[in-house]
Amino acid sequence: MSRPLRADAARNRELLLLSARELFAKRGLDVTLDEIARNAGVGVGTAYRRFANKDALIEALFEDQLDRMVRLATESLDKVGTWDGFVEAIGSFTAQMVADRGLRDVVFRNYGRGDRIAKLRERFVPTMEAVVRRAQEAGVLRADAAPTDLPIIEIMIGVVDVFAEPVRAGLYPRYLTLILDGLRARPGLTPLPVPALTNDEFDRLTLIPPPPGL
Amino acid sequence: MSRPLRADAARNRELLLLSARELFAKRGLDVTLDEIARNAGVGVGTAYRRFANKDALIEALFEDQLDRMVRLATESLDKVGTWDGFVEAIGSFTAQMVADRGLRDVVFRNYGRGDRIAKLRERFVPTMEAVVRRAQEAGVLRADAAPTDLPIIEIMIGVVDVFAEPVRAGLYPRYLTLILDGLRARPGLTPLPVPALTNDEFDRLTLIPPPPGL
DNA sequence: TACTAGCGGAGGCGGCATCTCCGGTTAGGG
DNA sequence: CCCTAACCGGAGATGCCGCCTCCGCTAGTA
Repeated sequence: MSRPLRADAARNRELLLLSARELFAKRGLDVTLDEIARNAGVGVGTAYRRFANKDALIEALFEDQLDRMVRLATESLDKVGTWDGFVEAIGSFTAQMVADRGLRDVVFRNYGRGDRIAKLRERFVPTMEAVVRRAQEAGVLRADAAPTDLPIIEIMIGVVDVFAEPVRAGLYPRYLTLILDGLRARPGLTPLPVPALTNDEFDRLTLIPPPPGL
Repeated sequence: MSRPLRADAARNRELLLLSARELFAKRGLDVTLDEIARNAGVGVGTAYRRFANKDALIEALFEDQLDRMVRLATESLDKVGTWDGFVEAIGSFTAQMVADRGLRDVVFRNYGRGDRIAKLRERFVPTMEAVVRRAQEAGVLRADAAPTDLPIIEIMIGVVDVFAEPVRAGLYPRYLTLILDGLRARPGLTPLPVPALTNDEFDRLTLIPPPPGL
């Protein structure tokens, strides 16, 4: 469609993407384009010449990242029939989410006019449902757990990680373990008192403006 | 020290406190003084004449609220020897926290130059420790749970509540139940993989500037 | 009535993120 | 090697937002 970029321009574009990936991962989507540019060693002007705005950069950056997550989730499907397998699947998924704050922002905070998120959800939903169904059929996951519990758990864990990080990186597995212990099928569990969010409710949550301070 | 306020001034002061309590509870500490004033039906000027700045208002407002929380926690001490008692204690404490977003902000986000928070923590810490110790001695709480797990759990639950609120108020008990099921002493638990925060670490967390997006 | 505490709210101030603009530089085709 | 279009840097325009002040007017109170 358009002529190829001059060599230096192409290089700068890569530098910007690299820098953005790094900063988004570390600090979430609200880092400044200015800062991304500075970190990349280029001027702000260059940043805005390559990417119309921050959203364009985000889109370019997270398209494949999301792919990876969905694939990861899908591949884990065949191990969730045992408790250890389920734990491992949730664990490695969570590890990805925790490692990239930008990714969490893309998934859980309203981003883009909902289009991208909607498409993403379309692909995540069946996988979450399958994971929960299989683990329940195998009798390892408590029967009253629901698919939307999984993203909610990711949110809780993400917050713990962000909160604790300044004084102690890597605290989150403690709480993930705690929650997984509560998720395991066993006698004597307290029935979960209120129904989980429906897919539709969860969808709406990702679309509406996030209440300040997610 | 100073002359008593004129009648209308005193009334406005009350209106402001009332308004602030309402808005802080509903939306957290970052509501504007301007908004509080408007909601109270007074001018901004009046607000700033009564309270030197937002912090002064917050201090005036939360001093007793914090007292109530500490008292609530202390009173619950004698029921935590049974599982149902423990659940009830945590449940009612959590209900208070969830009902007031401002309270959570005061407790968990760096507020005031640390002075007030430090004093607060001083009073909370022994109670948390006693709750955990007693419940563990009674054999109802898993042995590897720690006092600082309690505030972390409050944080997780708080986030779920804030996140879900726009489409479904009152979702949080589902996840509180889940976590409590993981907290209960029973055979076959997975040992918690990393140590809990120490009191000191937790203290530091409440003092340092919160990473954007707690 | 008179005196002053108190009132409302427009707007000044400072900070912050997004994005633009333009004078200077450089890649790379001829 | 040279020339020009493509590209660069980054100062600063723009817009927004929250905190707080100031001042002309109102109304308690002695």
